[in-house]
Amino acid sequence: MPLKESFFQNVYEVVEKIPCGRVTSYGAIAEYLGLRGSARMVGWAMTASHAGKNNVPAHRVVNRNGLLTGKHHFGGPKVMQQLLESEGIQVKDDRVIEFEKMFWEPGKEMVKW
DNA sequence: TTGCTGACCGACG
DNA sequence: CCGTCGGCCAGCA
Repeated sequence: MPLKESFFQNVYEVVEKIPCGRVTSYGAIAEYLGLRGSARMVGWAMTASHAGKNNVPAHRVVNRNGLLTGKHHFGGPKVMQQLLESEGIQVKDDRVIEFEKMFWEPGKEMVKW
């Protein structure tokens, strides 16, 4: 198994593993990937992911404040919120309600091989 | 190679 | 509270 893919591929896999009804932050993913201070790369990877065909639930990824910063990149400012609400995540004022409780750390609930 | 950009984050004033 | 700056790394002209 290739451990070193393009860093987007790595991001995609992590994001796809986000459980339903959970959210995570760019910084958390970045840190998990070892990019710690470079959360920008994660967001950039998200942009690339939405551009092409993908099953990456980028709507489950928000910024550190739980704000839906990338909502405009879903083709509409309301798309992201609807997607989140569709999964049971309440969103108010572009922010995830009880974000702390919905927060999911990459690898935390993953099974150790 | 250089320079610019980016869905971020943290620090500073 | 708000604006600004630096850092971080990858892609592209």
